[in-house]
Amino acid sequence: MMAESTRRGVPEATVGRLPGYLRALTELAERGRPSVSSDELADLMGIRSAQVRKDLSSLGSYGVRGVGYDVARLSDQIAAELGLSQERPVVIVGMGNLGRALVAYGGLAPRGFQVVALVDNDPELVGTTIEGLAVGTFADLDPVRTPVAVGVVTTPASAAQQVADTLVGLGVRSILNFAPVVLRVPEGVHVRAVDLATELQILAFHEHQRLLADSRGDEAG
Amino acid sequence: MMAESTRRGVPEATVGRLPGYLRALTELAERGRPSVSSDELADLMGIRSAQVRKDLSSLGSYGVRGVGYDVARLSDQIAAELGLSQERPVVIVGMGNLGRALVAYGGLAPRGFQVVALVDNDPELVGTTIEGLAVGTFADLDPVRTPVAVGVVTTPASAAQQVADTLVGLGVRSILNFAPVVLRVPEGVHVRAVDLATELQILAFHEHQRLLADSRGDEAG
DNA sequence: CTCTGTGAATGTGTTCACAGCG
DNA sequence: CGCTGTGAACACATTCACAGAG
Repeated sequence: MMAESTRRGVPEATVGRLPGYLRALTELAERGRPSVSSDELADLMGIRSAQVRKDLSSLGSYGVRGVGYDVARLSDQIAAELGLSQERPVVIVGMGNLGRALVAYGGLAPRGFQVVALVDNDPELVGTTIEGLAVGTFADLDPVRTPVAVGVVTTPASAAQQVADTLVGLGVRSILNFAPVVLRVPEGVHVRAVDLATELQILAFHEHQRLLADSRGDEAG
Repeated sequence: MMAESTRRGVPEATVGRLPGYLRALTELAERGRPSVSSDELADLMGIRSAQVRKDLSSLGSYGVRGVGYDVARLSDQIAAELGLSQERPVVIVGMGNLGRALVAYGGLAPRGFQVVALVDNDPELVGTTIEGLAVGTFADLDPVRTPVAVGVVTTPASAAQQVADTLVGLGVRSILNFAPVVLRVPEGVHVRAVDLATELQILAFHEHQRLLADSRGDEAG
């Protein structure tokens, strides 16, 4: 039956899939599905069922043998693991096109993230309003009055490190970085990087390999 | 000295870092640095030097012992490996905020990607111009006249699968998906997914863990 | 008889540590 | 010497395959 013992240490690879499970489970719940098998979840996620079972068992979750997982229960369990019970205040720094797109993106609020501040250093932008939120400077951000859990960096690369330093100074320990630079942060601060050009280049690599393989096949065949 | 033999099979994890190396090397080249050591590259990338050496040796690249890697040579080598010698035509589907932000993003052209078409199904948008490019429908896309290497999906989740199917039908074999769904594509088509909410949830997980650790530390201490 | 949970096997990635080139 | 290149050790992740719960 397994006790409270196994409970610590969800593998990082599993953590990376938890949001995906949550998404799938939310959809299933909306369709009124009471339970789901590892096979079906695997199919929805594009992975194998053994992976699903390993992942979920690492949460200490209980499925029911012969039946599957209770959709609502598993949803709650994953949400709890991700710490989504509390609202997480987000500040977005850099109100260019991307920053504005993220503010307008509707997917945050329903997942427990609330954009509480917009920051830019362009005097033309400061004081304007985007999607009902005023754009300010860092000086307007009082860490006590406006606690921030996550900082999103959408500035040009040249400004990103300084912005990260400021965020860290404000007590932010999670940063999502869209600028194409490696941010240096103190131990204990988490950074995740998202970079369009990187992603495209990885895709380009695989295209290129296919081309090489094809042309070699032509010659051989 | 090693011949043309080792040349095949760059590990996927290494591929994921190649764009980063390229970025670092480009900066070094701009500063006029002729060569660089694995230690310094590692520092720029936020990884360990052994990793750098393993990665670069898997390309069959030659460093010079006692000196380091020739910046220009290594740059060329990585660019070649990524297949960046040829321009890759990109189509962006979904001209919402994110789609527009990507069109306006300046980081593509200098890295060998050219946005050749913008697609949306909103009649209000079709015919308008964004950053000098006309917005059309899929019907306007002739795969012969406008070959497309990479499709970028920035539509709502509900439309993404259908868009992916259409892209695949047009011969696209690389898709960058910003919609929060798992795309089903035939064997041989590569999909990379970027999802803001997923990234934030992963950050939230680590925040949550720290909190648990802290409170457990408090009780214990 | 179905589907979970999990040890064991395999595969992949990272790090160590050092031989050996320049 | 200083630095690369790489086997060997280790760590992590995935997959297999099956015992056993319901």
